[in-house]
Amino acid sequence: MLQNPSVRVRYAPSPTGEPHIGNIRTALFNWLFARHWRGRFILRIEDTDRARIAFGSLEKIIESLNWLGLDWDEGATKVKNKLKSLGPHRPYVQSERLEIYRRYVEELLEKEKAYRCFCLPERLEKMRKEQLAQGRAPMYDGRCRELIKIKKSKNFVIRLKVPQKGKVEFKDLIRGKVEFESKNIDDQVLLKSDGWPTYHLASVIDDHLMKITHVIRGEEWLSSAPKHLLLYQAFGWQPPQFAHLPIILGLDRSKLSKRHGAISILEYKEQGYLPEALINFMVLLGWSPKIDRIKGKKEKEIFSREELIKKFSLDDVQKSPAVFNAEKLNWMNGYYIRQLNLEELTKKCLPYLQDKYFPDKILIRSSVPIYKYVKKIVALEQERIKKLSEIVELTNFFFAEKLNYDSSLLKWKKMTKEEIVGNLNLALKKLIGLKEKEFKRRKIKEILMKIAEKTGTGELLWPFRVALTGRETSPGPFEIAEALGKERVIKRIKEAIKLAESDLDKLM
RNA sequence: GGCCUCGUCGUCUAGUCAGGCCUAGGACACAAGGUUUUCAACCUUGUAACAGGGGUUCAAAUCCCCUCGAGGCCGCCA
Repeated sequence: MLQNPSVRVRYAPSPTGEPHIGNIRTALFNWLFARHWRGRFILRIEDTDRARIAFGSLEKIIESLNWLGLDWDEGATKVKNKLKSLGPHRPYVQSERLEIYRRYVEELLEKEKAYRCFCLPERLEKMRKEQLAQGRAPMYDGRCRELIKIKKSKNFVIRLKVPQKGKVEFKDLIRGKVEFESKNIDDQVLLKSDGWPTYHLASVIDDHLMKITHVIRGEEWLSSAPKHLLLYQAFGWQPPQFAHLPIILGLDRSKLSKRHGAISILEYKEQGYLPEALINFMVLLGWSPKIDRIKGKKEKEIFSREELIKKFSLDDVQKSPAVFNAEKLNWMNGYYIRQLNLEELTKKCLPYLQDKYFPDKILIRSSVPIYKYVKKIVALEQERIKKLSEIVELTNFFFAEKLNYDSSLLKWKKMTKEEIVGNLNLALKKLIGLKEKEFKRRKIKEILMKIAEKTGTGELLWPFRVALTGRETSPGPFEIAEALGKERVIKRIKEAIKLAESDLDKLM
């Protein structure tokens, strides 16, 4: 594999909520890029907007990354108690680096690349409205640009002095050459009146100090990129390479966001999506591997983590935005579930089952007898579930003491009540004669199929299966019978017979 | 409204940079058939797209121009 240890990338979320597909996909691409080149992946928390910080979201970010296995390689050396639990490398946190940003903004002031602006928010707001009304892009008018006397007021912001002529152009790794005219670039606020830096200032300084080589981020940042380039110029720094990822759209075709129904990554976790499936699905949103395609031949879309690392390249990233549609994710998750070995799947399903069916009992472990029962049940549903959480609903008949279903369900096609009762009785008589040890799917099948030669297959198996499950759809009856065990099977058949007999009208 | 970006099946995409191998390939979804007591899984088949219009060329999904459409940004948010 190619190596380039100098590659350094970062994921820089702000702790304003729980990460969703839109955010975390950026982390994934950065991570894959770093791992592909054997470079470094850095996590940096951008918490410079104190008003928008959401309690607990830092932990949610960490939990999401951990769950997906997107590990980062370095972090701040100073460890504060409250963050000790966050893993081997505590992320960099911007709120701890304020002194750094202030120092650099002084430098900008001295170099006259930035200036203090004393304009009041009210004036700016009014100006924006007027500009908009005139059909112009709202921009700062530069009133404080050349102030000679500095006002005494402490209430000011520091703005970037954007050159009035010329243009800013750069080569985006995904989009190619992109250019902006300086006159269209606003004098961006760098330091807010509360003394905190804006994203633009803090991220440029941090990217420089952290020696970030590739800034891989969402397309929503594309129009800010020239401001960042200008900042690098002002400082006299070498800018990193930029790669602006296509944005992910919701079903309404607007940027995926919490407001537009984006689901938190941790929500996917709870619903029982497997991290590998989610990663596989996400990576295909905006990227597809370069492979030798053979016409008409089916193409593989399932990739292991290692394959992704090996194949990932920014060259193969799509330019156009992708609509997020969960259908394929569901299929993929089902596929990954089917590939799991039974032991793994059982362990993953256990918490869901435990929660619903054994809330009071002690934890079910592989040493407990009931674990064997659960394992048998899980085996029967493996190819049917798309998410782990579905295991609960699908298996309730295994845990129910008494089934509750309508007698008409026992009827296969045009069977009469007598036939149903008769056929179930035939099955009952034969099965009752089986020893506990013989109560295996093969033996049960052998016996029932023999009966079915006379009764008809559907006429026997349908009522039999309904008797055991109370459901219209389920796994095969022989496996179910084995899993339930003789005692329960006999009891349920008897109950079904009773139900059919007691029924006066429905079965006529 | 201004600036920027993007436009291939319903959705994710291959093909576009280096025009012909494209009667445009694959995946999901959908439909039909097979298997089957039901559901699922699996197998086979099918429906379905180069936004539109002009160029350039022997030849255009691919290059150029225009139109249309979609998205992003336009905060002392990130």
